[in-house]
Amino acid sequence: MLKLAILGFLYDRPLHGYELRRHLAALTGHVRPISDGTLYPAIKRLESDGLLVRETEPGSAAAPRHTLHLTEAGRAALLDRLREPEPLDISDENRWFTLLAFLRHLADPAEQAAVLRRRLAFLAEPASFFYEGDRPVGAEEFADPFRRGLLLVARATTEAELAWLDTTLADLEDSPR
Amino acid sequence: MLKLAILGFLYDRPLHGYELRRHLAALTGHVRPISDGTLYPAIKRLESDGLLVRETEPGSAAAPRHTLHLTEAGRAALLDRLREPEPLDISDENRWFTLLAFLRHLADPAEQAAVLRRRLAFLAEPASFFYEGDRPVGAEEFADPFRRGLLLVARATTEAELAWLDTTLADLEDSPR
DNA sequence: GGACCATACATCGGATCCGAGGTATAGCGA
DNA sequence: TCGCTATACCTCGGATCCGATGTATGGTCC
Repeated sequence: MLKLAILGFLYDRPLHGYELRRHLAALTGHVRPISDGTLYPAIKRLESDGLLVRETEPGSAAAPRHTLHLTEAGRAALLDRLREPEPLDISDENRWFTLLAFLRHLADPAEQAAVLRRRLAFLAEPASFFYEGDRPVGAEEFADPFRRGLLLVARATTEAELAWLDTTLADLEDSPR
Repeated sequence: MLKLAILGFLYDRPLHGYELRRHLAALTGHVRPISDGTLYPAIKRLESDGLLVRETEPGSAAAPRHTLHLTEAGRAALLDRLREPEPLDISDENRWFTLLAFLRHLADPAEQAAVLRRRLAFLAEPASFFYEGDRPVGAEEFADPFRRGLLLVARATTEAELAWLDTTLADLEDSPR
């Protein structure tokens, strides 16, 4: 997830680590803050995989800043990841939101629509959190108010997203280009 | 998160590993499946921490089943975790949902309400995913339909949950005992 | 009788992540 | 001048997780 977010932000324009950190904090930090101990090793991994290069700026600031640029391989890696997301990128809401934040980088509306349809298929699957034997237990049956809330909130989320997916897919289908 | 879920399910009644696996699959497997390689080491950790004991059943099934029982320390550990959740348990939706699934085990309605209020405070904080400089960018401003959708879905979820929290907190406050 | 699947448990290597700590410089107010 | 905060980067140990793989037995279907 972190890898995806780093590639996504750098696709727009080069940033140095600290700026990247602030962008990441805005995107995912509210829910799940990322620490330096996560970010800097991740940058190093991407560098040694040849997806980005660091250029030392003898700039004004405190420590010498390393501006991070995506390489061609890095740009291609982002597009591949967006085009063919892993199953977890589709099912896990945190990852899916990260993917959505950068999906516009995929230039072809048909490819964008294909990704949205995978999410649609996932959300359309019947899923329950609790079972008695093999029978799914619906929200209304619970005496437990917390489990009932869990199901109600999950249902509201799913419905809001399905509605959005419907209209957006329709838009993408008559989009030109 | 896994630890919490294991303790939560075993609090109700003893289970053996395979049953536990199915319960976990129903609760979180849709979004994030757990593999054997995650579950069995987690059980071992809990065992060596003294939170559960394994009793070998010479039962009918294929391999000898190990029925897992919570110890007193295990029961106390679950209640502590529910009473004072870590920040990530509050902010990360996956973890929060897991916590909600077992919050009823906390016997005192006032303690349950205190946990819900922490979530309420978290959701009430103004948060945006994207900034231009220091100014948060609202959903309506985006030309990018995917980022707009991200914000719309997040907002719908938050509103549904806030509504549920309001009514549930009100119920808990006039609850007897 | 043989193929296949579900049950049931376990281990290992590799990847990733987090928290805590460390090293600097620059700028501002008391 | 002292301390604080922001900027900027880095490392290490420990925890956790995942995927692949292994080892059994019992039941079902053809």
